Amino acid sequence: MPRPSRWDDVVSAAARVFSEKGFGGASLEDVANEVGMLKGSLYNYIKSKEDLLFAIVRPNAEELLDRTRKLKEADLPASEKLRQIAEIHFEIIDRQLPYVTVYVQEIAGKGLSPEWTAMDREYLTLVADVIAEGIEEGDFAESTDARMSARALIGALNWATRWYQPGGPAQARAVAGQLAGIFLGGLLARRRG
Amino acid sequence: MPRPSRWDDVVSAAARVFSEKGFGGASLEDVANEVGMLKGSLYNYIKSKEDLLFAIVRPNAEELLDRTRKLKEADLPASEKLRQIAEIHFEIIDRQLPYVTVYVQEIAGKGLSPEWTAMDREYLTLVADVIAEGIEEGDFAESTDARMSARALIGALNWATRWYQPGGPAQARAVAGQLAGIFLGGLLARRRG
Amino acid sequence: MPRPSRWDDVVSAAARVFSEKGFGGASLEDVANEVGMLKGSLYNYIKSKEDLLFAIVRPNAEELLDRTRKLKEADLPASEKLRQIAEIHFEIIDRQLPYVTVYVQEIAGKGLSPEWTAMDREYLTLVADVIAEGIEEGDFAESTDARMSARALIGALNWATRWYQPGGPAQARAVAGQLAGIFLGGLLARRRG
Amino acid sequence: MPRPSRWDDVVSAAARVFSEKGFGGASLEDVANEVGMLKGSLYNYIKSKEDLLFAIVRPNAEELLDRTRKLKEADLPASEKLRQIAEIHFEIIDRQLPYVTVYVQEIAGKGLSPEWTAMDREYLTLVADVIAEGIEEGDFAESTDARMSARALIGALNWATRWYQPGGPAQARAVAGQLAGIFLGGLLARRRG
DNA sequence: TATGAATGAGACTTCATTCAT
DNA sequence: GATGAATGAAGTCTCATTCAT
Repeated sequence: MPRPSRWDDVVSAAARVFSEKGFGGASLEDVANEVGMLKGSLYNYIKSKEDLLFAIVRPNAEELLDRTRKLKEADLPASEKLRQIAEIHFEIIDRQLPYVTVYVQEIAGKGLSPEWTAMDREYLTLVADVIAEGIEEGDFAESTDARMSARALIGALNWATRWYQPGGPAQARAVAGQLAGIFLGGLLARRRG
Repeated sequence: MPRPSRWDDVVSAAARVFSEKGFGGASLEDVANEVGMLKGSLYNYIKSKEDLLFAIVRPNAEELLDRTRKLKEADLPASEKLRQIAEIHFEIIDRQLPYVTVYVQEIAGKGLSPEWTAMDREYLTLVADVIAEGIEEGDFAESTDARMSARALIGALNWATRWYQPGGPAQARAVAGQLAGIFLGGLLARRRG
Repeated sequence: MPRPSRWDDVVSAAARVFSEKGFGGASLEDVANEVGMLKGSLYNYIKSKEDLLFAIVRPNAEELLDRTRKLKEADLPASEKLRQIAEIHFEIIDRQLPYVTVYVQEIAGKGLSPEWTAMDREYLTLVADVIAEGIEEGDFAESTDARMSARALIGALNWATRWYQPGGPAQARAVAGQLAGIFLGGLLARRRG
Repeated sequence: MPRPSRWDDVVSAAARVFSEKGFGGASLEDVANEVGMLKGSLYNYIKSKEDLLFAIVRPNAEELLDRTRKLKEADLPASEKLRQIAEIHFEIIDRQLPYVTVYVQEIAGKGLSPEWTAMDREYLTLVADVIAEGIEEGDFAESTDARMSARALIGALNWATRWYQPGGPAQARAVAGQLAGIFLGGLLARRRG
């Protein structure tokens, strides 16, 4: 799919603009200004505003899904997989905050279209499966509700788009580690554990 | 302040409409239709569309803050307080889902105005303080980052607006209990703990 | 024509409001606020917004016309009549500035309705007749164009609504005297005249 | 600054419409109809309705000011300058009646913004200065109040927007001459003067 | 590819007016 | 007489989209 030369400019400008003003609050003129062209010219690149929204979000959503799919198949203990789920999620947030913000704000969990519903569901299932593995393997407590735990984790990760400020891979990994730690170990002190 | 008679109708209709279509995506005509009046008539009740947004959200936000403030002062162990934080949050989500959805989607963590920034910050601080108490009292692990843990918990709770389906107080309490359990005990099995 | 008790309040409030914001720029709610009642209540006094405009303006326009009619019939030299025309005009401006402002701004010379066109024309004719008298009597220069001179004088007087600040009868008389002096004697110095 | 192609159409249509119906009484739809486009399309040319008002009026106001400024500096007797002030004013009225009507009706002497207040004041001062010159040079009577005379003259000239019907430069000059004559010589016959 | 202009629908908001109480 | 509420039309302005150049 050979894209016109300034395709990337358009998409990244739109990501910035949509993440700042929201999809509904931003106009295509805002986007065009950010790229440095007139709004009419945008239609050389897109077919509609919604198109642009999906174009922003799809590559990152697919990357997240791909990497998580592979991780699930990896030969690692569930707790390590969970840690890496957080790391992948945060690595993308750190590197692509505007894109992810748009995804979280406008699409995730909203059932906009079958395609996105399916993506949401797959990601939820992947995370829940990892947790279920952990339970089966005896690493995670038997009483754990895998699906709800997955939702809690995903919520905590997505919510980071409202407070996290990108600081590079190392920082992203650190924060992800802390969050994973909370979900794995809980807040309670382990007395003589 | 005595409100005109259909004030409550207006607010609840707006909450439903905004939570379904989003604040930006919903028109005042949508709201008016839901109440059963003409869009011009809405202006007997509100001064602007934004006004209506805040009117929807403020009472619930204040209830959450009030109850959490009181809880913080209560004479209970931190772990019990944390559990009740989740219960309060979920009780309001269960009872007022459209309102909370609007709040989470349109306001929380967005820094729209000093007033809302302050509310967000106070809630975060309240939750973080409870966690800090738990650390001081030795109930929670020393290594815990109170502020980040609070953010994780709040994110997990707010994210529920995208998946939770109200089912009455008992269900709300059950779900809250499970989430609190995850944050307190973690996913890991406690061997001989 | 027995008027309801607060008729005068309504009219004077409207005069103030219309003269500040203009007829088009002012809303009946503005007027109602100024009186201290609700806008619906105004309709106990008026039949329409335009009604109110005319009610504001008519008594003063009639007073001006009446007094000028009588003056024209008086047994005085034309130059003295001209002086008194200015005095009457300014006395009303001084005493009723908001009303006159509304008249000048919204009605005078605009041909809104036959009634007002007739009033405008009568006033113009009265002033022009006085000037014509002066020409006939040899007091005013033969070359004078009575109608145009009348228009110049009326313009200068009406324009005062944009700069004059009421200061009581004495001041009004003084200013009127100066303006009349300009129209009578002109600016040129009378060398050995 | 290269203007879009139909900029002049828009401005002249707006001038016509505003001068007929008043700024407040005219809608942008009226203007758009007059140009032959849809009301939304106007916003390719203007940023707001007020913008359009100022765009109509500014060039003419500036022309009047510029020419009057230069005139003041000219090496002519004050009486001749005064005559030319009237001629300039009337030449613009004759050529641009709708524009000037809008200015007189909506802006002059109303203190809408510092910019217009300053323009009004400068014009008043220019005229008053010319009169003051005449007094100093002994051409005008010592008793003359320069500022008030200027106001009278400006009022008489502006008022012409309510009665003058354009008839070309020659007629404009003739009318201006008569008005100037009134202000210079006064109405009184000069007996053996 | 980019531009400038136009379109047309629809948004928020105002407001004169009416009316039951 | 006054009130609170509703009406419905109209107004200003925005914006996704189209299209000739």
